[in-house]
Amino acid sequence: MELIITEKDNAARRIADILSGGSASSSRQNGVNVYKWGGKRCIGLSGHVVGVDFPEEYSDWRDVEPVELIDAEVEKRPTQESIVASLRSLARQADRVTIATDYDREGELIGKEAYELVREVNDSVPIDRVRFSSITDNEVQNAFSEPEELDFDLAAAGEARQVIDLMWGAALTRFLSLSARQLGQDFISVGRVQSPTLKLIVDREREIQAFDPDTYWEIFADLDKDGSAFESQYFYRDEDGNEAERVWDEPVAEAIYDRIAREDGQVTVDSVSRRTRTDTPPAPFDTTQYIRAAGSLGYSAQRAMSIAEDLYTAGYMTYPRTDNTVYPDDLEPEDLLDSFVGHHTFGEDAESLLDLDGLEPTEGDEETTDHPPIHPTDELPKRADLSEDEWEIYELVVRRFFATLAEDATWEHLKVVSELAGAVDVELPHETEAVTFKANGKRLLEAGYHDVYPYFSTNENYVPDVDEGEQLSIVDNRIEEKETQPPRRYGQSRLIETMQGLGVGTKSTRHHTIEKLYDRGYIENDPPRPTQLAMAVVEAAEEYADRVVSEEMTSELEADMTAIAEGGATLDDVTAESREMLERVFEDLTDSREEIGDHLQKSLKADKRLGPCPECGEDLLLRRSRGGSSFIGCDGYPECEYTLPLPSTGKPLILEEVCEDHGLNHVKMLAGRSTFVHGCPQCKADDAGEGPVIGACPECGDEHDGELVIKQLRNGSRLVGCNRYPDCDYSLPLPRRGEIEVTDERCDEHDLPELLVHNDDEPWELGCPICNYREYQARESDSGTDLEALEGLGSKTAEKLAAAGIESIDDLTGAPADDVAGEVDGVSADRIRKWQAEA
DNA sequence: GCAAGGTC
Repeated sequence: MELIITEKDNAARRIADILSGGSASSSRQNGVNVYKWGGKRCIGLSGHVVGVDFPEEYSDWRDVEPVELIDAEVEKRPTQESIVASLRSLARQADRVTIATDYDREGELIGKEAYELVREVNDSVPIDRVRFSSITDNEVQNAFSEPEELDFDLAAAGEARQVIDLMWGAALTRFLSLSARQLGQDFISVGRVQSPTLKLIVDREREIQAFDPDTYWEIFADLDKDGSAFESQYFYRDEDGNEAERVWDEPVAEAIYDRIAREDGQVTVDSVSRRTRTDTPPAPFDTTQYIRAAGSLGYSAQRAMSIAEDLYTAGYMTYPRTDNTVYPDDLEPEDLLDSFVGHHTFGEDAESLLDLDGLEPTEGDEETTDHPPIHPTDELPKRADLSEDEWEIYELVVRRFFATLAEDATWEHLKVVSELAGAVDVELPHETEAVTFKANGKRLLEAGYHDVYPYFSTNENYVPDVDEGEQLSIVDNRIEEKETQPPRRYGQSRLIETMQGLGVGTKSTRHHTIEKLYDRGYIENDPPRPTQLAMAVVEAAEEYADRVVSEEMTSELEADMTAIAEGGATLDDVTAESREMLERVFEDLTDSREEIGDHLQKSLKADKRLGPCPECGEDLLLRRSRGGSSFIGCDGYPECEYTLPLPSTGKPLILEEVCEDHGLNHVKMLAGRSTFVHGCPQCKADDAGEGPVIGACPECGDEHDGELVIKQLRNGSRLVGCNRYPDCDYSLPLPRRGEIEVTDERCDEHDLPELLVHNDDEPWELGCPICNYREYQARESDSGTDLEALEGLGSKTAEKLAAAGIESIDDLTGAPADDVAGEVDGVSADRIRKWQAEA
């Protein structure tokens, strides 16, 4: 039997299809797809199925000095048990193995990992390697007809990266975390990619903080041409002869303005220049440019990638992780366009492109061998198959593909320069004696690719045709005082573009790195803003381990990897040198442990500080309860027990705005689409407490006149409860989210008002709180869908399970995990095993 | 509980 190993299931399926001429059948073993035809089997890995780590005895952070990790050995261990098990069992029976992982460095390493797993169980089987730059009939057939050898040097280059990243990352992360006593979930991380990325953000923030604005003035005159006005701006030539509009000196600006405003002035048109500019269509999408385009539609980098992955898995577009910006030779644009002809949304545009004489797609600068640029496939989704967001992204990808085949756009630029007529008696910021104005107009002559790709602005700016020497009157004028602005913070997509430019991270990881910085408490908000902790981590690293916050660590590593791949260096040379560097870092670091730890701890506290405690004057801090919910507590605890509640939805973010009454920072609750500003937590707490009486307490109303009120608890949750609490503890639950409105309608049965909940935009009727609670109890008692309580089992997975008839925990645990996985599409046996254990 | 790189 011949065994073919690919990097992912999707590639396995397509390669099996090509090699078998469509006759391959698939079966599931251990929850892993195996494709089978003739005497062949094809299995897809899931990227790396083994990972590097230190031996077990290094795993307790407190028992091991971080510096010891530098010389610790590095082991490889399977991380995807069921795939490794399937691979081993197939490898035992194989008399020939072909490795067909992606054609890039990491693919070579993944291939070598597969090679070693095969060798563990079968020491004689011949193992080949095939390389192809796209999964098409021709390329794949050719590659398999001339198999090559695995490139162990190239794989070793990747292994060097793994060892160095682990050694530096783990040793420094543990050092900083231990120094600040931040163990458990709140550790302080450092790494070759995340730290230089963080430094980009921190450096920008430093520039913003150090920025000292300058004031300047801009002067405008509206000129009349045949009854309609167009705007013209005062300008002059600076010392370098460049056009400048900003006047930096107030008296000068005022003088110029006064001169213009003094009487109903006239200007003489000095020059009219016209030029046409071609505006070429954009290059095909690589991951970064795709993220940027999706970003301008309002998608975060993470969200954009997640939607792209779903569309790829569904077969509607190509692989979303690519650096390639040149379509491969085998892509036939006409054929692909043909599949859009007749489509309700894209048909007309596809036809208009097919009508052009000859289609010459645009190209970017980067041409790689692993995947094509992102483009739609010839399988078109029905609109109803996609969510709104998915459709919007799909349309973007289709239209970008169209744009790369479309024609240039043409703009006409018109520049009119005019001079104030009459004597000039004011001081000008330049030598010449005229007060000059310019107006820049632009008009889209040929829309070209903009017709099929409406995502770029095609705003025109109207400036009329005028003749040189023509006199125009000034119909209005303005002087505007402005300030120079600090540089802008990086948005997520700018950050990813900058990382790509520096060669930091990869197409598959850059968006994860940014997400990681959020998770570690280094950045907040969007565009991301660094926390005090981030500032302190970058400062500490700059002082003691400059290498790890510098993008040069990556470029030097790249050079070393190239040397290993080309045989000029060995893995041992490169890692040994890196070990020595890290040892020198630790020589300085160890003496400063306390100082670094103190600084980190102070910064951590500063990130959580809201203002003074009204009871004892210490700091009020953002805290987390053991259950994971947030509240505000006093730094003086346990002497001072003052607390304030926070809403239970979302993650709190401390805003810069400070409450005038209480001196506390305002708080915003981040919860995706239902994000809202909570405001000053003290004001909120004062306003909250007990709401209006809504009726008599059914428990003690007759006897003690107990009344039901709506209460807000300190932990942010709400309920309907008796005002005689704690003597009477009658209570009814209320939803955690949304504003509650008490309506005038009353329930006949319980004599309580009907409640309305305002959530996002649509209010929903909760009704009488007692009826509501009864219904809830009834639903709970006969509902079998308890699956979503399981860790990591969301509604999408529940749908997949339900499709296979698994609707409750009992169904899920009713059969061995492998059998269950065999019946369910897209859920691995490993995940099912985990849930079974949890249940 | 550490990194970064694959992939889901």
